Amino acid sequence: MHFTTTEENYIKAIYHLQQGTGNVSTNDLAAELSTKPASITDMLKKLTIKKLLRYERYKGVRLSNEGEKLALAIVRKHRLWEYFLVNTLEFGWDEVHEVAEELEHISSKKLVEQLDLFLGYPKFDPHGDPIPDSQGRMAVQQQINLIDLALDIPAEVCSVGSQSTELLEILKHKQLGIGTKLEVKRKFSFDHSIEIKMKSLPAITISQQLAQSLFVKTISND
Amino acid sequence: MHFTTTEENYIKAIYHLQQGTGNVSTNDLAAELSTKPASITDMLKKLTIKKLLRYERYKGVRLSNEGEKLALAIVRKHRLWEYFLVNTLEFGWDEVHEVAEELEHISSKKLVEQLDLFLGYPKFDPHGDPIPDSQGRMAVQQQINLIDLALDIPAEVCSVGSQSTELLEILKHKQLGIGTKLEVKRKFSFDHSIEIKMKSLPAITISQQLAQSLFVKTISND
DNA sequence: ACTTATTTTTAGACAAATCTAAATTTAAAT
DNA sequence: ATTTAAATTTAGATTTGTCTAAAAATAAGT
Repeated sequence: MHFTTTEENYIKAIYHLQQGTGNVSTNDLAAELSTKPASITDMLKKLTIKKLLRYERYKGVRLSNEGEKLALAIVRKHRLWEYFLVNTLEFGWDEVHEVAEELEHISSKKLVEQLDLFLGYPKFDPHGDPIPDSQGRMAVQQQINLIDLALDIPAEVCSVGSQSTELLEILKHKQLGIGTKLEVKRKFSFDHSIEIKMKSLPAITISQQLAQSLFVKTISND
Repeated sequence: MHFTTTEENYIKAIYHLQQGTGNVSTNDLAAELSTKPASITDMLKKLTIKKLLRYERYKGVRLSNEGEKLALAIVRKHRLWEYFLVNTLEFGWDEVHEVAEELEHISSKKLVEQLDLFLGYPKFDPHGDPIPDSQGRMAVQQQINLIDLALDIPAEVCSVGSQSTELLEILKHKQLGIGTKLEVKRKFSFDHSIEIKMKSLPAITISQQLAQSLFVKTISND
């Protein structure tokens, strides 16, 4: 069966919003997709007929097994292309998202599998998110929020909470990015700001909000 | 300015049909794009407003400079992706066309330039067609039709006239393909069939029609 | 030159994906 | 429990790219 780019974007949005609990609401979907709730309702009906999701009026929606399979295939393509862009074509990790949004809709199965082979079956994309394999399985992330990192543990930034220009601006100014190695030196309970230390730079303080939008994994200190 | 995939396909079709002489007719375009003439007329009006072509009712159409620039950009992307698929992802030269038809519509400028750089600025795609550079310039092909190749001149198949299943079927059966090295041994004026010899295979005869759909370039015999 | 055939265009309709505005259902609040 | 507020759905309209059927323009044939 074949799906339009629009349909695939709906499926992907539902997948991201339903992570964890409960049903996804029409309003949340409208916000995520920058459309009006009325448009969401129309499309949900259509996708229900196509058996990609389970939807009851006024009660929200969840993906069916079919739908989840499709979502994972799209996420797989998105993250593989991001890996390709950064590691093969030397894009910066912060400039690949938009391009991958287009590439993820290329339909060829063989293309994806050959790309995966060429890249060496990577497990994580440049933002630290896990790449589903051809069966839809993916590695569990051992990332933790920077706000939760214990003192003096060497760690590496491997994921950022969003792609907003505002976040990217402050990260650039503070010289923080994917791959940055750091340790937390102090935590201030007054405002939950934390002091971090990066190699060969003076320690700096970052706000609770900023720390919460950074994810790190601990690294061996050698 | 941004164009839809459909608009780009119209521009590309006109580009291919207008090679050489005269204006492109509505009927020819309809055949090329597998749509009805009425649909062509509608779209031509739209693309005229967008200044991509010069169109007078009942008199056919030609691309404007703008339109030609766009066409070359699309052809460039198509052929670069074909090169990538064959040389990097190890596709066969006969299975890349469809995928490239999708990839050619990815819009990122940076993606194309980085891909070109990664591939080493190739001049010809896997079918032997020249790849336009970022300015739209391309190498002139020194390919000649197999029917015109002189006797006993070593040559290499570098292009095929179409992608039809029928052609691919007979090529496979005769063990002919892009890259095949051969010499013409005899020409029969009765039916214009020719006898060709490939290394380590007995000589075979091929029909005029088949010879006309193969293009070769001469090679030094070492 | 006049009739016939072909090509091209117009007119009106349709499906997909969206919107606005109004109606309906569910949830919240007193 | 009734009213008010919020979320969701319906109804009807719009845009894009397509279609069919009919009309108009051009080309061909005698």
